[in-house]
Amino acid sequence: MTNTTPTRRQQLRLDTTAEIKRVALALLAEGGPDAISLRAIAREMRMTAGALYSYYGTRDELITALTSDMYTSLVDKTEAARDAHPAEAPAARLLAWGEAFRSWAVANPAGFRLVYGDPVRGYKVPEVGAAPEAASRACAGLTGLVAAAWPLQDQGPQEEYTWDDFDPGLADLIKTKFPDLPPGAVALALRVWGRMHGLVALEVYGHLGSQAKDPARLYRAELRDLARSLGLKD
Amino acid sequence: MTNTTPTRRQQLRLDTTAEIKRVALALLAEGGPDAISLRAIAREMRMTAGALYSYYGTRDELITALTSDMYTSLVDKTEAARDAHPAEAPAARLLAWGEAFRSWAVANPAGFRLVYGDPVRGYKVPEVGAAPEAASRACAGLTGLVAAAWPLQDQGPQEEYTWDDFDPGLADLIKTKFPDLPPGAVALALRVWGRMHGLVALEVYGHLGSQAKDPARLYRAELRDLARSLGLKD
DNA sequence: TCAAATATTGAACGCCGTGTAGTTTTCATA
DNA sequence: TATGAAAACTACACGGCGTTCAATATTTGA
Repeated sequence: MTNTTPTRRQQLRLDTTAEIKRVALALLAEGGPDAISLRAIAREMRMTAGALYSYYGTRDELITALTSDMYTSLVDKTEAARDAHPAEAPAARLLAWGEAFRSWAVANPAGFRLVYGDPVRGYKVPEVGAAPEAASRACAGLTGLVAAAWPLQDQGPQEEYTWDDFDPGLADLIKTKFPDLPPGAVALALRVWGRMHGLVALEVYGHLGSQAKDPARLYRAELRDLARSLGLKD
Repeated sequence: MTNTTPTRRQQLRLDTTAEIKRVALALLAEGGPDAISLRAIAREMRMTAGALYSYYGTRDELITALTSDMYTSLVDKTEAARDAHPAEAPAARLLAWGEAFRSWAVANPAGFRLVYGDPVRGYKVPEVGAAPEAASRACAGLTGLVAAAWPLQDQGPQEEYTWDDFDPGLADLIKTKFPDLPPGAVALALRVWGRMHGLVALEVYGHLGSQAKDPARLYRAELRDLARSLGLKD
């Protein structure tokens, strides 16, 4: 209830909570998702596995927290890369976003799996929380990129979309952020998302690297083609 | 060594081996990837877990076998769908391939995860095996689709690719199957693969369904756009 | 029929997540 | 400063997991 500085006890608790995540991330990076076990974390911290239960109600809860962190870190990276280019260069912003997406994924394959894979059995994306927030940011960011290209859009015969075709929360977010954008732009943004996701997912899961020597080059070509097909000239 | 009909004992062994896979697939379909446990399979078959070790050297070996089966089943489906259309309708063949890909994935999400994602906790993808064969078939199939569009290709300034840019096995396969195709077509095929993969992966892992009400429609639009961008008219 | 080959068991080992009961530590207040 | 409650932590138990291995049961061929 109080907004004062945390007591020593609260501070220690926060520190320990953070350390658990830090250790879990280290285990994740070094041994893959399966290396995250409460017992391993406890061992590393010279605690008992049971003691962790006063910080996270369950292992899945911890992994959810990790996933949120990862997602936020990813979105931070992509948005920063995008915003390094001015609004007058929408193509560069799109390419930067995509390249940052892939770079992050390649640098943090385990994190990518946490976010876009299926880390926890029976884990349902919670209604509220940091992960959905990051997902919304990602979606909105992509829609922004598409919005910059929307006036130039000529994707053949336009399909007709309604706001009802999308999640209400997402629809509201887009409507407030981009009042002039029709719902079809959201559909296009989701497709763009898929297009950026595809090659990266294949690569992270080892299906691309065994076929092509330079996945980065393929991805760059795909991004350029995407920008071109959106009507953005570089 | 002998090519005669198997002895009764050999037959039983084959039957049991097949039954193990069948039970594992049932568990997979019904309880998700984590439901595949040797103990559960053994329980279902009224055996001991240890007894399974005379059929599969390890749990991962069994999962590898399952993955191969799944991959083969997927490729069978896509090729059949594609071949339902004549060579004179390359656009239809491409669309059919893609739609079959998504249909299979949506119908067998667990199988899709086995093949393209995080299969089972603790499972490490082996370096070589039967799965690569299915992967080659898939790649070759896609390259065939791209080959049909290659003469029409005008993807802006052509990038220069060498056969060295790809896995030697894949390169050889393509060179014998499509002697006139330049290596750049393989790069395009891989990109097409990624494009078809992206939305499906997002959907199977639940990231798309929470945002859009009708992922199938999005995917169809993406496929049409893909065909269009390849120069294929429907 | 009998011995060799094969199939299966059952118990063990060391992991794991998860509870619970009891013990130690910390800290605000009397 | 002493005290009692809250918080942190340990110890242990339970069941599940993959895996190994000696012992046993079953089938097979001679």
